Amino acid sequence: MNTQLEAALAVSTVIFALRPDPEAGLSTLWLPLVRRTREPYLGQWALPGGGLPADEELAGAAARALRETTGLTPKYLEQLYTFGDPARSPGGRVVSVVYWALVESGEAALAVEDENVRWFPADHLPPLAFDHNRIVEYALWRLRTKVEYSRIAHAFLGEIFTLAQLRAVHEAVLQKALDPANFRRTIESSGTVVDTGQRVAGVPHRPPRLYRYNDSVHATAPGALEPAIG
Amino acid sequence: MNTQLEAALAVSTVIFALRPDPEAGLSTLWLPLVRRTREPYLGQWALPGGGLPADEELAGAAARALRETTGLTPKYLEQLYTFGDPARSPGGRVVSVVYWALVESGEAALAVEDENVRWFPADHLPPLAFDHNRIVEYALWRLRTKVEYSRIAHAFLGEIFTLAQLRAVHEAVLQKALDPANFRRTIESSGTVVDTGQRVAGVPHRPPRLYRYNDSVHATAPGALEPAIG
DNA sequence: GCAAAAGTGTTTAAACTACACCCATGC
DNA sequence: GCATGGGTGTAGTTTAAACACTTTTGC
Repeated sequence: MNTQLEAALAVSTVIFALRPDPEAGLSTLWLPLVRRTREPYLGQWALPGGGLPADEELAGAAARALRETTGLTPKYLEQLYTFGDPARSPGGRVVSVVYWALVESGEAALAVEDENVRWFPADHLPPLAFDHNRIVEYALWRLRTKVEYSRIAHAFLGEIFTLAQLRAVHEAVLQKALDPANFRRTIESSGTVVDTGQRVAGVPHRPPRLYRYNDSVHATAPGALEPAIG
Repeated sequence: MNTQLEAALAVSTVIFALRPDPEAGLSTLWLPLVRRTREPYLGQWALPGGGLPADEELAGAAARALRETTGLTPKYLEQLYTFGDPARSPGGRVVSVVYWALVESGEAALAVEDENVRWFPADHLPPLAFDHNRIVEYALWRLRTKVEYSRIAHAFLGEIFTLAQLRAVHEAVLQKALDPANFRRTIESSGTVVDTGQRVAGVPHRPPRLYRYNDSVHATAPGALEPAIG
């Protein structure tokens, strides 16, 4: 074994899902963490991830980390940032390419959870290994910023959804109430959703329309650089 | 020497400066490229960069690449994206953490230029090594997007400047004319500049005020994550 | 005075916000 | 009928764009 001059390369993923919060009445953001099984930070919670296999895409490694820890498939996946401070890992330098992902809420309820994988409320995390608290904070900022001008909120929902459900996603992410009337107009004029013609039946009030995501609207970075999924 | 299973790690920098274009009357965006001195892509132009020294910060390596190729110091430096497609480098996998930088226009005129370092107009590049054309395209998109909502245009100017100079920067980057009256109001109300009380003398018209950059206004990502400089 | 750019004022349209009010269903 | 959330209408406010007009300098 030769001395390691170069930094090791790792890929990690910040995975967000909406879950009903036992404290608050509404849904809030949760994320799965894995327990470290070796030093440094043995026993502490950390972001899912690992080394980069020789022939795997960065985004592929991020999606795999997600699948292997939670059993879920991301509906949205985008590169967040690359962290490379020489002192961020006590055991030797590690450069981490970090992705962030959104998974569907319904599916997230089925996620694997055991001794070494647990979900935590994103805004109340324990002290994590490495600089992972800071990474999650940055991912949260990106998510909240992007929800306001992008259409990523759909990633938390299924194929079809009501505008009330979409609004609930925005409200949970942004942690503030939104005017239903204005929200409807904003979304409808953005052209990001399409009326399916279907309605929800059996509700004790006027049956809401069901909408579908409109994938023909894009307007992001050139060359389809971002996102990897979504 | 053992077989290389892991990907090699590199840091590259897209460096922007404004230079008067001989074709057009106005200034346009230029960037320095270096000639490859070995395979693959021997002799072709590429982004400045190199491997990551064991104890150097990512942003530090990016700034060093800039200094070593151009002799300049960046006034703005921010991480762009990490490119890691397994097939992007013919000679073996390379994961590149790419930064983008802005240098002051006045200083950029003094930049080193020789057989192996040359400046090119950012919108008319020759075919570059690796996926560097795509990287520059993405960097240009980020620059143009960010100029509209951020205050990075100052990085192209000196300590003090007139609003006409600042407007010229915006116009050169965005490639469109801006209304002087509305530009003034937008900038003044944003609080990003401060009147120095000084004026430019000797001009054959009403002497313009000189402004200074206001560093007390920030409002970006949490934890001072971005930018590294600026 | 004239040319030229600095700087101010005004008008219009578009976008956002708040909130009143009607609609359609289950019970 | 009543409660509840779906959905529409509208007035007030803010923001942005277009452009006329005044100011201050050198020559």
